[in-house]
Amino acid sequence: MQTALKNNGASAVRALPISTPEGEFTAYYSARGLCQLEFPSRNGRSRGTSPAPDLPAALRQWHAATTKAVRLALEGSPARSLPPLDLSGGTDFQQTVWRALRKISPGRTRSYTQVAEAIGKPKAVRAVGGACGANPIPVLVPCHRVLAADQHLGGFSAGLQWKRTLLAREGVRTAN
DNA sequence: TAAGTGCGTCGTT
DNA sequence: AACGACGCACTTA
Repeated sequence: MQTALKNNGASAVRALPISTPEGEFTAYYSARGLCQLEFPSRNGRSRGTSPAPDLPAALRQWHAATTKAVRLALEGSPARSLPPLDLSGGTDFQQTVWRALRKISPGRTRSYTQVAEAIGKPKAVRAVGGACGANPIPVLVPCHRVLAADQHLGGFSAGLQWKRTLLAREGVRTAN
């Protein structure tokens, strides 16, 4: 299974690798832009995606931007430019949450409650957690900057170690 | 202080 | 109807 094509409902999705000091991430692109980012697999082995030689110019450009942004993020620096993000896979509520997450700048954190308030649904705290967990583009859509109200880490779908690492690179100290 | 229980709340499955 | 990447009040150790 080394095809770089996936089927995401109606449109084809292409997978491309991103090598970093932390391992190989995988970026998935729809016709609309970056639609998913996966952390390196546990053993760090390559997933079998190969750098396709015949990429459309737009896609190459998107992937270059993603690659740079991911590498910068791992150093704790904000990206200067991002590819278009295709967040259309989420529900309206999730997309609203993800938009709010993008407003949290590097080195800053918010609580789940603060995010809920920011989107005008102060009681939907737990649902915000759910939306964070469903974030298809971690790192670039910085769900790792959302902590529990007591400044503890809360959860992270890719594993708390990643959340700790990402925050540490941004200079954020956490309670656990 | 730290750790555990119960419950309100709401979007998702 | 059941389940969370929550948060708060309230026990217990």
